[in-house]
Amino acid sequence: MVRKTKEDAELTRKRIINSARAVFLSRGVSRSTLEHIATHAEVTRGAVYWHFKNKTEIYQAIREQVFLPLIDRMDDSLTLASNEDPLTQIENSLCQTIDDLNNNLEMRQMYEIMMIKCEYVDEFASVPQEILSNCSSIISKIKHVYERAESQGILAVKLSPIDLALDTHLFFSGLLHLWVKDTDGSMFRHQAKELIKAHINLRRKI
Amino acid sequence: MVRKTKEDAELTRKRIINSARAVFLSRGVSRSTLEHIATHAEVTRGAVYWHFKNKTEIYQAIREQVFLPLIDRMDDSLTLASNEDPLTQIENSLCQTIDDLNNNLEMRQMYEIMMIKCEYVDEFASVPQEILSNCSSIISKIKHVYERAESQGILAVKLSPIDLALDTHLFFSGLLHLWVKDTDGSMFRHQAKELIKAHINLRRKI
DNA sequence: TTGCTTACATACAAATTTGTATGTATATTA
DNA sequence: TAATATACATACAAATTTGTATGTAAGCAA
Repeated sequence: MVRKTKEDAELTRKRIINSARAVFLSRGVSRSTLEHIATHAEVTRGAVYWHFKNKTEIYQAIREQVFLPLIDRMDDSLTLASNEDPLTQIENSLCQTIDDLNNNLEMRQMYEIMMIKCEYVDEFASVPQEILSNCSSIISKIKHVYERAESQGILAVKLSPIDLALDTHLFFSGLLHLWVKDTDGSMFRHQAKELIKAHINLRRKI
Repeated sequence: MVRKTKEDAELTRKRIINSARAVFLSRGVSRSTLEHIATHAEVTRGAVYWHFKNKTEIYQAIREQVFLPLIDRMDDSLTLASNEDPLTQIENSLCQTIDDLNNNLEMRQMYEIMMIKCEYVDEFASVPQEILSNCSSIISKIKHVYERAESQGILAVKLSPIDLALDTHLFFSGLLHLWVKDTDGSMFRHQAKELIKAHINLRRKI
């Protein structure tokens, strides 16, 4: 009973991707076998090899499915005009990411895999550099928003927009890392948005 | 030519540990074989198995060798009385860690392994929880220093000490993660201390 | 409806990796 | 100085994992 229709094939491809995310999450990328993934997806390794060249290609597929849209959204929320004041715009953009993490299982799993279930060597060695380069663009976008805040005179502090942007991005990077590790939510997840608000209020006049 | 003296044996044990750190760093923990480690240390797997039960035990040995002293030192620099003002004390404590990373190869390697060369599953699944618990104690120590700063009236901002401490810790966590990834130093390593100073100056009156 | 291609399943061979068992020469100790 | 324990090296067996090769039934185009 083989040879499914094209729609069926696309379904099994998605089942394989979803299974891979679950398997990566529970066993780590390195210890995950194509056999594990296939079993979880209720297919054989043959099916996996038909859709993907190897484990690396599956990982890339997962990453693109979740990560690229996220970066776009973060870009938009910082770049697009808004009727909020600039500081609130930064706050909302960060809070939006936290909301996404809470609401989107796939995104949550992918973040956990990327942060504590993957070793960045060999074919993954370039990922940290890519992350750094994403940082650059995000920091520069935050900087622009801080520049608008400065020109509107709503900043209570004397740091330059670039220093404020760097500080905010480092804060948020740390928050995301600890958010992911805080799986039971008792330390950071339950107060993530309050931490963001406090961080922004720190620089708001009055 | 076997059966070395006790001192010789201790030397080979240390050679194995140092080799393991180098191998973990270049191949990731999961893909590192006891054969890789043994070859790098110029011994056989027999020697490795004599000194350690398995790869996990080697990892633990590396971790304790580097990580525990660091936590102690960070604790001390925040707890012990100082003739600096509280904000400078926090600044110095964070800068000291950056100095340590720059000067201590073993510490630098271990941080890189822990952050981007290790998958926290199975026998390592409890490590993120341990990290979180370390966070708690560090945050509470930073909070105490901020309380002293507040009572001395040198704070320019209206956040509570606990919120300031959380913000500082998240900032520093993010900085460490990006410091590690920034291997060529162009983005964060070269200005890490300036970022710390900016972060502290943000809360300093005048 | 024939023929070709798709979407897999099954089978096989090779390479890795692990743990353990065993050998052995030399420190160390009594 | 004899006995014993140490600090390894070597050898072996078993289990995993990978890629590929081959089989096959059903969809699809002509």
